Amino acid sequence: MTRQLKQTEKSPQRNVRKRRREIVDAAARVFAERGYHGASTQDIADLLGMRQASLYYYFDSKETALEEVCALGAAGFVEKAEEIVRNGLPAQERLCQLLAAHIAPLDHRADYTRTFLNERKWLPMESRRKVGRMSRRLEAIFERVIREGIRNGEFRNDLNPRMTTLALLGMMNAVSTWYERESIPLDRIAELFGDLALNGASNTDAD
Amino acid sequence: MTRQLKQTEKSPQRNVRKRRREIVDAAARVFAERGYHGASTQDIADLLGMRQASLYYYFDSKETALEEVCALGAAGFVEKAEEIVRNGLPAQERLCQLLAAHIAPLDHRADYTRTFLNERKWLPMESRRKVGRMSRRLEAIFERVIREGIRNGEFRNDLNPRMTTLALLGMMNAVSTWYERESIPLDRIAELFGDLALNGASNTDAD
DNA sequence: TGATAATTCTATTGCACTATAGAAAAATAG
DNA sequence: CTATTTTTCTATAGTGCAATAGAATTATCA
Repeated sequence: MTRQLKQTEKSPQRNVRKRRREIVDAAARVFAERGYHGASTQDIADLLGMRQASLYYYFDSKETALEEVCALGAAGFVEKAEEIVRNGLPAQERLCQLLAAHIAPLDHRADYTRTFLNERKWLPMESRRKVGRMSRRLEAIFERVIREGIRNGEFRNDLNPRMTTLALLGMMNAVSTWYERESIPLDRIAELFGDLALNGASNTDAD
Repeated sequence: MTRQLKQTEKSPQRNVRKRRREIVDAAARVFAERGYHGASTQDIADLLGMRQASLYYYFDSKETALEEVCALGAAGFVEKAEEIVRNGLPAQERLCQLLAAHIAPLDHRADYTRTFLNERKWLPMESRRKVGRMSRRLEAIFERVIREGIRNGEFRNDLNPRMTTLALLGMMNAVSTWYERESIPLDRIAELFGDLALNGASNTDAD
């Protein structure tokens, strides 16, 4: 009650973090499957074989859990994109890498990604804004690559960078909705979609 | 109780339908804004200035209202697409028309469209299947146009029709998430996205 | 081992929500 | 105007849910 520092500080802290993470994992899965409002804290507890009330030892509220899932779902997204945008490759190549990076998390963190994409709109004001800023940063990265590509002649100069960005992000975000049904690996999707984005569907050979 | 047909059949029936439609409109708006699980029947009633319990004179359940919103949100979608696919124009032109038709409902029925796209997954089994069949028909139409375009040389023969379909539908479906923020008319979006889909971002002029 | 702290449990509160029952009010018809 | 039907209302049952309180259990460590 007074000061129980020293030994009791490190070891339990680590276990708490580990358990917290297990709970967030379960929450991500439940939120991704049933939606935030459709999921109950009981669902999360069931998945872990623990009691509903026990969750509150680790989380203040269901909303807090959503915040954590979304934060983890968003983590690395922008960082990875900023890394790609600085790699000095041609704009075409960088754009393809951005597309690939955008769906890569679906491989090992699909629940987080889906929750982030579909449920972040239910976040409370403050964290929703934070997430919104991240989205805008990502969009800005896409737009920047597109503008650079236009400037150096790699891309058509009649492209609308904003609309192109929204088109490509929409295309990639949708992957989370069907890629578990369609048996096709993510890198193949990235390849096909990158090709489509760069070259379009039209045949330029003949005619 | 026995048979009160004749006069009492037509006039009230019509008013019931009208009121039902007003309620479905309100439901569509509320579902689109807060999601099916996040919306309450009270929210719907508030929008109409009526009591929550009065809704049940017109609907058996909240779920029934969702079914109706989704049905109306889906209506005309496939029909319009089938009409386009039969119009004998070049595949490129037909594809662009399909893209334009896909976002057209956002103009006058955004609430229905958004509910259909985002909330249909909460429909009960049966109606979810019905909606699923419609989606598959629409995808088949896209794929068919793409295959025809490949066959007659309008499209590249290394296109994957399935993946191209999913890419384009994803791109168009995403429009509903941002088009109210971005001040750009739908026909302009259709134009830009059609161009991107056909020709890609790359510059084929120089180099 | 015995004390202390960490974790999970049982039990419950209080609220929001869907849906039903039946009365009241409004509209319509004879 | 009265009777009948249609529509909306009040009141409430019943359920599920998030969250809290505090006891019981388990782990940690001297």
